[in-house]
Amino acid sequence: MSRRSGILEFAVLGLLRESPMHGYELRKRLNTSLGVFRAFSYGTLYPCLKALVANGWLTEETVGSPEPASLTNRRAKIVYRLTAEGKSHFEELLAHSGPDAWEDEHFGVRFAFFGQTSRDVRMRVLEGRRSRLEERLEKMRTSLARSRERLDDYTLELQRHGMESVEREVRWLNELIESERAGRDQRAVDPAEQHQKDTSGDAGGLPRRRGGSRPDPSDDTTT
Amino acid sequence: MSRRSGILEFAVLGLLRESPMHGYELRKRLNTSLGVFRAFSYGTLYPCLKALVANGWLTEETVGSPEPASLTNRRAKIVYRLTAEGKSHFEELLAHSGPDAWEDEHFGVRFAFFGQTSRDVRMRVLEGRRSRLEERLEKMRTSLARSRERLDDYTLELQRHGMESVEREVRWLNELIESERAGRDQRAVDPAEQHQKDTSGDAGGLPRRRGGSRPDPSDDTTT
DNA sequence: TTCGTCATGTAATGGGTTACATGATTAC
DNA sequence: GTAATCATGTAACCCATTACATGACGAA
Repeated sequence: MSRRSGILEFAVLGLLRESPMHGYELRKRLNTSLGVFRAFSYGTLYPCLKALVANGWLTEETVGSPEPASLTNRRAKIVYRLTAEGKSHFEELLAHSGPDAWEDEHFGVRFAFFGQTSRDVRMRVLEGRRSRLEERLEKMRTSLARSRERLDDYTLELQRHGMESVEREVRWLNELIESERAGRDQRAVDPAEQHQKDTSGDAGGLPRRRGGSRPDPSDDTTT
Repeated sequence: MSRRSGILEFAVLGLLRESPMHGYELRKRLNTSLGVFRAFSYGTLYPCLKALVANGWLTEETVGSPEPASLTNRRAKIVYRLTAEGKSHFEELLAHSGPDAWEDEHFGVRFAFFGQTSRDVRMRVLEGRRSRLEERLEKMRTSLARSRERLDDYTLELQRHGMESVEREVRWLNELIESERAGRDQRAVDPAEQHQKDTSGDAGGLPRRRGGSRPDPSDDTTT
């Protein structure tokens, strides 16, 4: 019961699949790595974690307080770990490519886990998103044509900018789809097995354009 | 009591300032003219209208059923009209340029009513939005630099695209701010007085670039 | 000693959607 | 006659935020 919106659940399972974590850290990852799109508060995250545990998808393991030999113990951390059922549940979710997968709220998170998604699902999601945007564009165009005369310059400009944004995303999707087609390897990577960065196997078809930004040696791998 | 989120309220008042309307039509305008950003359902709109009437900002006038000479009467329409208090309330809202005015949810609607906003407020809102986006960009850059190594290509690509979108909006704002600066006329237009389209007075400073799209003579002023 | 960050949680509240109920009118 | 669109409304629910409560640790 209480299907906590899917998107948080999905992201949590996905992040925990990479490695066990406690809530606080999880939230930071949610709002940086995946972020940009959505920021969840503790009031949302913690109850969700409890629910996932209740579903048998996570186990919680208290770390810190039980040991009396504690010098470096802050308040007891609760480390969440994905169970086998949790993992297979996440894989089911990953495999779904239904219409909701390419809606605004879901698409971002789905994309963020494309590294663990099979290529055909990736393709369906990308193409679904694209046609979704294209029909939206169509609507915008007709409604604009119909009301152009009675709209003032600012409203028009807003509309124009909005359309341009959508067009831009379509172009982005086109590029992605094309480079997916170019790639041959449809394997989905299990991040738990992928201990060090796999530079050899090209699992997808990303153009890898990575711009400037010097490699910055400041290492804060804060636990 | 029950400040129904501001944004809907604001948009409703703003649209009704242009001309009286009934709920159904109002909603369509909300989701096309202003749309792109947000779509409200009847379950939100109708209760909001009732609340605005209760506040004395609107009057409701039933049209259709009372007349027995009804040939063209659908179900009784309820036409909402802005009261004097409603109008001055809306003008107060228009004049506010606090921090929330340039947050994601609000900015779009605020911009949509820039035609009725004084130039100094327009400037503050645009500049506020720009610096908001710039600080967001800053965060994204640092968090990206910090985690670049452990992120896979798709996550990286998502991040890159996200940043590019924000950068693009900043450039857009730059253009807008510049053309606002170039404009001299800071008058805010009262749409009720502006019966036919004012092509002479340049109330703002928009680059008026309007692209192609043939003038399409299909007139469906459905009312 | 006070501030910032780490760390976990809950209750109240808010803002909105979905699904439903109702019914007239128009276009095919 | 039946589907689509016009037109208004409500109750149940959902998702998430806010504000609060609690408390330890490190650094200034």
